[in-house]
Amino acid sequence: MQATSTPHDAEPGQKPILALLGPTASGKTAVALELAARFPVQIISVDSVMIYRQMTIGSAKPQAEVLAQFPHELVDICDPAETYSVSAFCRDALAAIERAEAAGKVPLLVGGTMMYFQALLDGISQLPSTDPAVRAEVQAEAARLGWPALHAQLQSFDPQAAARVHPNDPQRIGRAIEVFRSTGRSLSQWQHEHPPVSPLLGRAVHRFGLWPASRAHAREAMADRFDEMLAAGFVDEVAALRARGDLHPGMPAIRAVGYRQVWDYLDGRVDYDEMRQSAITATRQLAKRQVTWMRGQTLTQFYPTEERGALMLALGEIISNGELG
RNA sequence: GGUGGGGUACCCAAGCGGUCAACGGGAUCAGACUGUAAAUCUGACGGCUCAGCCUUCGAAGGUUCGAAUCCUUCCCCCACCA
Repeated sequence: MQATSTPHDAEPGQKPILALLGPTASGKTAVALELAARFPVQIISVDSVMIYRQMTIGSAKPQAEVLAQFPHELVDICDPAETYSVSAFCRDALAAIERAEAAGKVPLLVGGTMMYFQALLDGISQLPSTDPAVRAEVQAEAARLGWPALHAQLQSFDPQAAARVHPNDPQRIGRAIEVFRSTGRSLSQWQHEHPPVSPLLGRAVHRFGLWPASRAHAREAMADRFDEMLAAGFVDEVAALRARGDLHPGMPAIRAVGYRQVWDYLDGRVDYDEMRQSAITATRQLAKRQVTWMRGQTLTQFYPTEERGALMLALGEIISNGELG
């Protein structure tokens, strides 16, 4: 289980790309920063919330001074009112990798947004992007008829997708219908015609993961970190977002863990302690989903969160070897 | 001390003679995941030698073919009166 082992998809003799995934509050950032301090690596964030400006404390983004010293790609690239997407991520990540290599650095992808990781490393079908107008139309229709009715509709023109998507899953029913309405072809048809192809095909990608061996410790770390966020002025951060007036709880940015709960608190829907409790719980549930996703990652070498030192050695060795070759 | 309200599964909370192992929500556990993904959704959730059986609705008795649901006493909690 030493650092020199090579994942199946990592071709020897190529410049390495490093990937480090892990659930929230597992210490990914600390590892990345330490590596950046010692090696010529370029940190590329794989995080659907750190992309947003003005969302710093709650997203556990490194301090501005730290970012200045160790620049992160794909952090602060969107306004909270914007909607990002997996495909945008793949595009941006690819560009970031190229920039890093052009600058003679080893790309280090770090984050916990597993779907982004999967799309970048394992590929994703080429699909039409979302048309906001069509989305609004479908949403309105759902409000009128109910999602089960739209699921029935989906059944009529894309039975395959309907079979995969639960009648209670508004997000997926909506997307499948949007695709059909805006292109005239069903989601299943698109997927069939454009099988997933990794944007990084052929490149050596060394995948590592941080695995929370002790659930109790993980829980404690998550609770402590949220309290630190509160102490650092998280409520004020959310209050500032709220004061803009153009953001609302339905937007992806505001639905992020912590932000959503504090928003409710500022709305007076829950008291301070309830807010704190529900945010910590939501963090735990997020971590649970991330871990579930990681269980399926066969090409990844996992290290317990307590063994960051060993992980660091493994990563460092790959970087060194890569520099030689 | 008196009057009224209440004690239901890990928590909150319905039920108020049978169709109740007990509505619903939360937590928890497991899972899904193709352009919103820190999102969205699903399943399990008293116990077991599991198409059935066993033990539960503050405690103990009682009424009844049958009670979480009715009666009695007792123990706690809350409100008001004293």
